[in-house]
Amino acid sequence: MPRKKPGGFKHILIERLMHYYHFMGQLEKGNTSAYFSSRHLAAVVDMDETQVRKDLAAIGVRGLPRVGFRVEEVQRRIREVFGFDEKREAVIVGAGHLGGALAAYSGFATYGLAFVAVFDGDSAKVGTSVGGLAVRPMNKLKPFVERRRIRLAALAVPGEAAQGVADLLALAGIQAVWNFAPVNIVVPEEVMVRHEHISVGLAELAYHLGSPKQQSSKP
Amino acid sequence: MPRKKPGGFKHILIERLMHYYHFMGQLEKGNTSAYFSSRHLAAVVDMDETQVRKDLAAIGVRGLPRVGFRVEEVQRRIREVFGFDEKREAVIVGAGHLGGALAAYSGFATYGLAFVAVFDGDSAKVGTSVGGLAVRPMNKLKPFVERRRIRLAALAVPGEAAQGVADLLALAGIQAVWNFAPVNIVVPEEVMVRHEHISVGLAELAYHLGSPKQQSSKP
DNA sequence: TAGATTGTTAATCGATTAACAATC
DNA sequence: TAGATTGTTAATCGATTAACAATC
Repeated sequence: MPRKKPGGFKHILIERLMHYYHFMGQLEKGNTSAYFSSRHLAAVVDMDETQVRKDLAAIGVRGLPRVGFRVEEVQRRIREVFGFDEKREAVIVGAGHLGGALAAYSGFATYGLAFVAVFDGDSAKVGTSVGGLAVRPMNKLKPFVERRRIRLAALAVPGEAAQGVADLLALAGIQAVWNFAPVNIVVPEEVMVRHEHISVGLAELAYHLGSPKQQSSKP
Repeated sequence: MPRKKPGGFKHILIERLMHYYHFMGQLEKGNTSAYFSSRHLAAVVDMDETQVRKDLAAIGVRGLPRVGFRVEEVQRRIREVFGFDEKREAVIVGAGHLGGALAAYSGFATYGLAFVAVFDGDSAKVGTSVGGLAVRPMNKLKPFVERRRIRLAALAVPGEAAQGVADLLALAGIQAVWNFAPVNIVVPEEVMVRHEHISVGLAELAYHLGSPKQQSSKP
């Protein structure tokens, strides 16, 4: 997974920025003109304060000595970096439970994402509605994506079907695939894939819980 | 998020092991007596071959000079480390779209996980069925968890409700919370939380896609 | 056997943390 | 002003990669 990026932000920085972003929402409830010190935020997110300053410097946010960083400015800059205030349309492939959950979840709007269509290969599902979106047949995918200039697709089909659909998505001109299928997919070089490996989270929990029999946790 | 672990496996190692595990499934289809070299696997997962050897050594797998590592042995050992062959029961709180998707997904069985109950605070949902599981009222959570000695709970409620439910889970004696709600929750020291931050994946994709207007990607 | 591949030590690289002068 | 907090350089730490003797 750790592929060398020549420039741009590192995966880990993006993750940390999002971490700050989420905690800052809770930080100074409502009071957007509030300031916070790197030490304060670092304590909240359990990290080093220098790290916080470095990360904020990386996205071009300047703090004020003796005062700190302005909540509003940091939030705005993070939203800007990730384009959360822009409107990005995307499609879902797979009208099953997960596809439905994605379609129904209203929280994506906060991040500038709007799912505008659901596609499914099962003709029995075509015409039904999931999360307020009509399910369309797969042969409408390419024309739809081209017409609306859609660049992002969420892949929410069973593992067996994932690679085939990924091929179709690439063919349709999709530039980024958000892969929720529990398998690795291969795509052309120019297409980026983000694989949400749910089993990694499970492995983490399972490991730290230890055996179901024993009640104690790992050293 | 990066909290110091005194001992045990690092988060990053767990992630890499799961990565190997997934690719090994595709590696030598069916032929479990097959061997692979660290170089071979490293090429497939786009990593350094020494890294692969180190990681496998870390979980106590030995390779054979000139031959490599046995697919079957590595897979078995990884399953052992994470307890995938044991039976672990868990509950879901939240009978919405996501809770339903989790309940319906049959793939967890491969990892030794079985969701055995769904709870929801909405009395209108109680008594209905999601993913083949009856939805139960929240006041049954504690007795159920205690009786079945359940240690893991998936939290699939709206953000506003997450902290309240997390408190109930801690009270019920849950030891690990798999948090799918889009907010950070605070829990007692002894409870571990794995937060599946979906917005991190979205941020990553959004960043690399760049602005919706421009067609080119970041440097 | 000869040679490919391991296990492991040593070297490198990058990321984290400490320190501190600049500054408001 | 005095002092808290920044920005940034230097030091440390850990993780990745290279090298190579051991080995089957």
